[in-house]
Amino acid sequence: MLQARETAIIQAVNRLLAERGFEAMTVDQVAIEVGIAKASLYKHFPSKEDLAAAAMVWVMRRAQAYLATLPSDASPMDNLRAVVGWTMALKLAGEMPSLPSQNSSLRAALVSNKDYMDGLMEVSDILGAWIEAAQSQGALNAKLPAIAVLYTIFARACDPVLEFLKMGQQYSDEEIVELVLSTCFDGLGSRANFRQETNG
Amino acid sequence: MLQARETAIIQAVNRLLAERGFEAMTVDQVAIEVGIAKASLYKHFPSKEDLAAAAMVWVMRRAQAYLATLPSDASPMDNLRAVVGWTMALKLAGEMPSLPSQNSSLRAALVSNKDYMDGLMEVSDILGAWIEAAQSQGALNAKLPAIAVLYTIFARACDPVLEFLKMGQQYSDEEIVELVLSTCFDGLGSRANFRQETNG
DNA sequence: GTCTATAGGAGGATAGAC
DNA sequence: GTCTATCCTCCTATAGAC
Repeated sequence: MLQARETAIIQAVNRLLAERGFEAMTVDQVAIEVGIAKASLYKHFPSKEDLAAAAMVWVMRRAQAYLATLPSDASPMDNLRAVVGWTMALKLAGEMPSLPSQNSSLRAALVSNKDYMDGLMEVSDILGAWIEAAQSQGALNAKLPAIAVLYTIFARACDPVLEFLKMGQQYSDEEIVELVLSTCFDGLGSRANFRQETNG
Repeated sequence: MLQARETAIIQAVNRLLAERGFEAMTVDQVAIEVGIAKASLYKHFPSKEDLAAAAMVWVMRRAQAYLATLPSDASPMDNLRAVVGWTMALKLAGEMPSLPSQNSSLRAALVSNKDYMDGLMEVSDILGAWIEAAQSQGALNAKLPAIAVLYTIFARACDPVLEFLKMGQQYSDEEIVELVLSTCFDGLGSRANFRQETNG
């Protein structure tokens, strides 16, 4: 029961973080959304920062769980595309908290949160391994530093392009994911002037 | 004199918007940074939203001015690259205000701000024309909707990848711009399997 | 652990003198 | 148009009963 309630709280926080960001989210809104008194929230989480951090940890755990479902015998490149697509779908569904701004009190709370940092490290390690494998296979541009690729992949999870295209109501969520995946991995530039060399 | 003071105010706002975002920026901080009393600020701008909107209009005007300096006989693709590089440099210099979140009061203020919307429309028209020209020339992927390309270009101006790479202190600002420009236009994927066809 | 009620403080905005 | 001083609302957090 306690577990279920905390899950409900975290999901409400998650939604509000995605919609309004940490600074604009108020604890009152969370309490109303969950349907309990604000004081009760503080029995579960000692501060607004901890509340938000718990939501970020929750998302991180979901990401770890998703990574675990990806076939280890698939090509690293396919797995990377799958992960990026998954995070985009999460963002389009309004379940991806937006990044805290540079000087936010939430950032300080996150870097001193062991669960969050551990999750971040594990996800980074897995993605980093895939990136280097994909680069050595020639599927990813080997001239890009792996760290830049990693950051780019993380950044796509909060790309405002998704939100803009969704607002236009011209494309379905699936089409939006496809479009942004394409610009992410293939770039805006044309490959019309390039001809694929067959590998056989 | 009044003009100079308002410019100073706007630049302070700009910096704080870039560093902390609209919600976390306080009018007190602006006043301290400019070196005047808070009440004096309100003689120049009627509200925090107007203050921020003025800063956004300022950036938009700088963008328009920059666009005007680009040679009209250059290739559309070169101009697009130049614009994206310019916005990235602005962001790295801490002079690019971060996007207001979906439900921010700043968004409402912006959409009802004629100066801002006019500037946005003009910039969009110029970029849109270049995009379509570059697509018909085969320099930009013609399969991407022009609107998606436009949004992507706007979004690169607030890409957190820039900030992440800067924090790592491993690359110079110029190198960071080059890296992200490359991922933006060429994608993360390798073009090693592609061979450029000569056009002659 | 849930509630009502409230403390405490930050921050947007204004009053009014100069 | 600049200042000091103040208002007032909103928000985080807590007190204390049940």
